[in-house]
Amino acid sequence: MSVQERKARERAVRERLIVATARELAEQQGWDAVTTRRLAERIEYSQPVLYSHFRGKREIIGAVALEGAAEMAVAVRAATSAADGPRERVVALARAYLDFAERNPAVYDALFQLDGGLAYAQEDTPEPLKDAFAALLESLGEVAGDGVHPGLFTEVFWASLHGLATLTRAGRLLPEDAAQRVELLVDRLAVL
Amino acid sequence: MSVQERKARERAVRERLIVATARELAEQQGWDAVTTRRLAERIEYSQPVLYSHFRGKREIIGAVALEGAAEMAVAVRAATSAADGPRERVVALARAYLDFAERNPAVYDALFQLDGGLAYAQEDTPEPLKDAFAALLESLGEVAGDGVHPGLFTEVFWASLHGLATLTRAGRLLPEDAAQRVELLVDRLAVL
DNA sequence: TTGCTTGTCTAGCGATGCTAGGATTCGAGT
DNA sequence: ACTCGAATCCTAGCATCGCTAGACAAGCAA
Repeated sequence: MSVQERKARERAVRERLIVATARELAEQQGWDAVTTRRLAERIEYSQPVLYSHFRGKREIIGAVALEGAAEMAVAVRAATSAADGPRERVVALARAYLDFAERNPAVYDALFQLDGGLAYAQEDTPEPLKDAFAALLESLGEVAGDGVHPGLFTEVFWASLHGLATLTRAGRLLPEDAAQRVELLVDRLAVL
Repeated sequence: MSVQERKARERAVRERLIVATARELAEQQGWDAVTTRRLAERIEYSQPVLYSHFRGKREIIGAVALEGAAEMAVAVRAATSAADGPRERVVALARAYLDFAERNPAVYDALFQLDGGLAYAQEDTPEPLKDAFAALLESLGEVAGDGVHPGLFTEVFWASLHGLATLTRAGRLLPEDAAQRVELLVDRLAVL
């Protein structure tokens, strides 16, 4: 038994290595640079090893996305719990979200732009994704306003943040006025 | 001279054919299916002909994007000019925008998701892109509210719509409540 | 020691974006 | 009318991609 356990442990370590390396490579040179060959070389194994852990590149992206979702939830909760009052909490949430997107563009892409083969907004949605949404809901629900479903409000607020994040990073919006846009968004959307 | 003119005309026709075919193929089977080989086969020319018109696949995407930007501007203006009152205009704009995104997913991707090699939010931004933004600004500027820069407001509103469009199409948001989200967004963001 | 499972690698397939270089066509000049 | 040269187009190929088959080696069980 002990032998099998050791092997399983080593396999798990290698799997984490694959995900971490893919993420690192993606953040350094973009997801296009994350080829199976380069990834295999970096972990010092041959290509087929990747396929003994994941069905393919898509699943690797999905694994990075899950990792990122958990981190984002932590970042959002840390920011909101350190803020006083509903408005400050919402501002902190928005900043934390956009900050995360800016600092981890590859992870953000894995989460919301690329196809990681994950189910969203469904029952079989992986727990980290649900929890990341829950982290948003916790602070946004209290400023949804009367008669507005908290979940719906959170979706709209989230979509707005997502729009700002993606358009800014894709060069469609200039980063200079980013702070002003956040202020405007919070002032208008949140009911205090 | 006449001969050269005829050739130039024929070249222009073929260039439009390339763009139209790429768009058609992308709408039918997604941009991944738009390979240079398939595209060349559909227009009944060899691959290198594509490269005598465009630097590469990226520029073809850019051409589709420009075409789409012009159409989107038309669609938005048609919707807003048929609506009475500021609020109705904004609602009409939002619906027209999301409708365009839903009905022309490949074109929308070319515009805002993919890299078409175009400059955005700069001086050398192609005219169709500027004009599409202007079309949004025309109706959104009047509901920006006092002391809020119309351009900034338009950017925020646009980003929100973009977020809704992309998250919905990527399966991150369920399409059922789409109408409610638009209502909420307009009610909160627009100052009437 | 022998046999078998498990793990890993080499080699290769079809497809991708893109390009070099040869062939063909066709108008211009005598 | 005929030749020459330039423009036009295609065949063939390169490097790279994601992914996989099949050979090989390592290591445990009998």
